[in-house]
Amino acid sequence: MDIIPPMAGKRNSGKTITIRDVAKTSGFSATTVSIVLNNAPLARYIPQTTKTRIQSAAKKLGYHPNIFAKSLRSRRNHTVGVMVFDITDPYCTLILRGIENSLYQASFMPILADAHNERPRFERYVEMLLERRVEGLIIVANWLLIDINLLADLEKSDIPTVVIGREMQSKSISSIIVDDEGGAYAALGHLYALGHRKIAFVRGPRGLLSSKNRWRGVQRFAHDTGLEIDPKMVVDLPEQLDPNLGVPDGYRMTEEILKKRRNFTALMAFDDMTALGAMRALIKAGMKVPEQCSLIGFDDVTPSSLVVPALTTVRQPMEAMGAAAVSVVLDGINAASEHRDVQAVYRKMPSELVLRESTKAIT
Amino acid sequence: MDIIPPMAGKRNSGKTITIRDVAKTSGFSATTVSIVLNNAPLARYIPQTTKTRIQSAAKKLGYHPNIFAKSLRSRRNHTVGVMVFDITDPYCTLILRGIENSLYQASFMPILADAHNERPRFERYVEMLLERRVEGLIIVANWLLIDINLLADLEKSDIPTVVIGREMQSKSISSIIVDDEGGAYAALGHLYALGHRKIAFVRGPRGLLSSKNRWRGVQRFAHDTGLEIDPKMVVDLPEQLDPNLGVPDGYRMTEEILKKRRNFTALMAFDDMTALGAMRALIKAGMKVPEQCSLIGFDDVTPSSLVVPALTTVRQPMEAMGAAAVSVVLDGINAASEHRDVQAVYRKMPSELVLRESTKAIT
DNA sequence: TGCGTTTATTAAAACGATTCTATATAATTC
DNA sequence: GAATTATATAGAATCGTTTTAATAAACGCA
Repeated sequence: MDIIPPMAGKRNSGKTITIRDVAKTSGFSATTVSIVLNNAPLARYIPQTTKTRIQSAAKKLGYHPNIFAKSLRSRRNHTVGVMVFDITDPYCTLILRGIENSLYQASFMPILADAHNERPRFERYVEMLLERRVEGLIIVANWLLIDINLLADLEKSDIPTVVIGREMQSKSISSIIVDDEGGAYAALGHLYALGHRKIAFVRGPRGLLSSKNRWRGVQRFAHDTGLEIDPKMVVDLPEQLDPNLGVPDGYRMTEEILKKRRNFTALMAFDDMTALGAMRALIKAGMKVPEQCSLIGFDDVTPSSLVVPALTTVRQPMEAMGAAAVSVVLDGINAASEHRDVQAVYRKMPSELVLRESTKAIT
Repeated sequence: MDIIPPMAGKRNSGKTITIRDVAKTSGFSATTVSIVLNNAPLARYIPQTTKTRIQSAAKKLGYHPNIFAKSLRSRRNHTVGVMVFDITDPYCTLILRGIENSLYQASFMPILADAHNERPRFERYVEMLLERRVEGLIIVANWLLIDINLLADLEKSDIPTVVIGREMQSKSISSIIVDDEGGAYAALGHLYALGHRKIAFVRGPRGLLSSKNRWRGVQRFAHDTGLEIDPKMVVDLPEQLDPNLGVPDGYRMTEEILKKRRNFTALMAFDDMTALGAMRALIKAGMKVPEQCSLIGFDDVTPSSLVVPALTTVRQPMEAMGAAAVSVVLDGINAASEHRDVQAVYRKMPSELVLRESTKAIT
C-alpha cells in the first residue's frame, strides 16, 4: 500500500514534497512535470525519455499532489454530499451501499450527512456541504415529511441534485422513486391469489406521497377484481417524523384493528417496519402468522428476512436506486464541466414481490 | 437557508465572489476583510464601524470563502475518513450514528468508505482518503479478519487513527473496544440465574479476538460457579469474512448441535445475527423459544428488538463507541495542530445486559 | 536560404485565501 | 516637544497546483 509520503525509514520528516521538488530532482520545470504526471494534452509532445525520468523522480521522492492546490485551480474535488434523513432507518442502508459502490467506480467519495429528521440540522448540513463545494448532492428522503419547499430551496444551489424516494416537481432536481402503486397492486394481488378476501390495511401517514400511491394501487386492484375493502379494517399510521417508530406504531394500529374486527385473514402493512409491529401484535393476540393471518410488507429491509416467519414483502431495488442516483448526479457533473445543460431526470424503478413465509393460501 | 451564492434573482451569474470583491465593495483591503471575517487576533485593533461595513458588504455580495484556498494555506479541511468493513452489517449503523453526531458538534464531516470486506478495496480507500488529506481516520472493524499488518501499515500515515472493535497493539493507533469478556460473563450469568445448566454455545470464528474474549468470559463464569460445559454442545462459526452470513451460519451451526444433543435448555450465540439464525433453527426443529430453549445473543443490533420473541442480548454501547472514537481522533488532531505529541489510547467500554423475551426461567 | 510547422520546454500568471512586515496616524508618556 | 506605544490599514509573499503564452530548436519543403 502506498502511504503518503513513504519516506524511507523515519516518519514524515517535516517538509512535504511538492511538484517543484520533483522538477528539481528530474531536471525539468514544474510545468513539464505537471504535464507529464497528469498526462495533459501537451504530453504528446514530450518524449518518452523525459516522461520516464520525471515519473521515476516522482516515485523516488514519494510525490503526491496536494489536493487542495489542485482543487483550488480546477474547482473540483471528486466529492458528492449524501444526506440521509435517518441513518438508523434500515431503509437507508442498502441505498447507501448502492451509492457508495457507484461512486467508488468513478473515484468519487461521499461526504455523509444525517439530518436526524430535524429541519435545522438539515439546513445546517446543506450549508456545510455547499461550503465544502461538493460537486453533487444526493438526498435519501425515505420518511421525509419536511416541507417540500425546503428541498425546493436547493434549486438555487446550482449543483446537480437528486432525491431518492420522493417525487420532486422541480425543474432542476432529479428524483428516483419506486413504483409504489404497482408494488401495492402486486402485493394485494398476491394475497388475493392465495384466496384472501377479508383483508386489513395499515396505511402510511397521510402526508406521505408513498402512502397515497400505494393506496391507489390497492384501490385499483380492488376495482379491477371487485374485491371489497371494509373501511373498519383500514387504519392510518400517524403523521410521524421518526421512522424508528414504524414498529411501535404498526403494533398500535394493528391493535386498533383487532379491537374492531377479528375476522380478517390477511393484513397488508404500509412498509416492513409497520409489518413487523403488526406481526408482534397479531402474535400477542393469539393469531398465528401465517396460519391464521397472512402478512405482507413493503420495502424488504434487512430485518424482514430475519424474523420468523420471514416476511413476504415488496422489494424496493435499493442498491439500484442508489446507483441510479449516482449516475444521474455524475451526468450532471459532467454536463456542467462541459458547459452543457442537462434536464432534471425523473425515474421510477420497478418493485419486486418477494415471497417468504408470512403469507399462505387460505385453508 | 443560506444558499451559495444567493444572487438576487437569476442563478449564479458566472463570477464567484472573492474576498477582493468584498474589499472593493467595502472600501478596505483584502487583509482587513480577512482579519474581520475570521475574527483573527488583529481584529481587536479594528474599530466596530469598519467591522460592520465589511460584514454587511460580505453579506450583501453573498460572499463565502473558497474552502480550497483556505485549506491550501491552513492544510486543514475539517474532514475525517470513516472506513467501515461492510455498511450492510447492522452493527455499523449505530456506530456511524455516534460518529456522525460527534463530528457534527465539532463542525467536522465524515468521508465514508466501505471496504466490502475486500482487502484491495480497503487499501485503495486508504489511499484515496489520505490523498484527500483527511485529518483523521476512524475504522469500524467489526468483522475484520484481515491481516493485522494491513492496519499496522496505517501507522506510517501520520494522521490520528482509531479502530473501533479491534484491539491494536500499535503504539500509534488507538482502539475502542467493548468488554467482550465481561459481557459474556454477564450473559451466561443471566442464563445460570434463570436455572439453566445444560447450555449450548455457538462460538465465533476462531480467528476473531472477540471470539476468544467472549469465550474467556464464559469459561471464567463456568469456573467461578462450577458449571459444566459439554464439549458436544459447543460449536464454532466458520472463518468467514462476510458478516451477512452470520444468520445462515448460525442456523447451520445450531442444526449441528441439534443433531448431537437435544437436551439443552438454553443457547448462547456469539452475536445477535448468529442468535437470529439459531432462533430459526430452533423453531424449525420444534423447540419453542423461550419456553423450551432460552436464547441469548451479543451486540444488540436493530433487528434483535424486532423479532418475536425479542432477543435478550448484551448491548455494545455503539453510539458511545462512535462518539469515543471521534473524541480520540479530535484530540489527536488538536494535538498535532499544537505540535504536541499524543499517545495512542486504548479504551474498553462496558457492555450492558438487555433483558427481553428470548430468555426465561427454567420450569 | 528562408519560411512555416512540429516538437520540446519553460517562465509567469492565475486560483483565493491568510499572514508577515511595513507604515501611518493618534494617543500617551516623560 | 520628542519618544514611545497603541491603533488601523495595506502590500506582498505564500500555500502547490495548472495553464497560458512564449521561446527555441529541429524539421520539411520550395
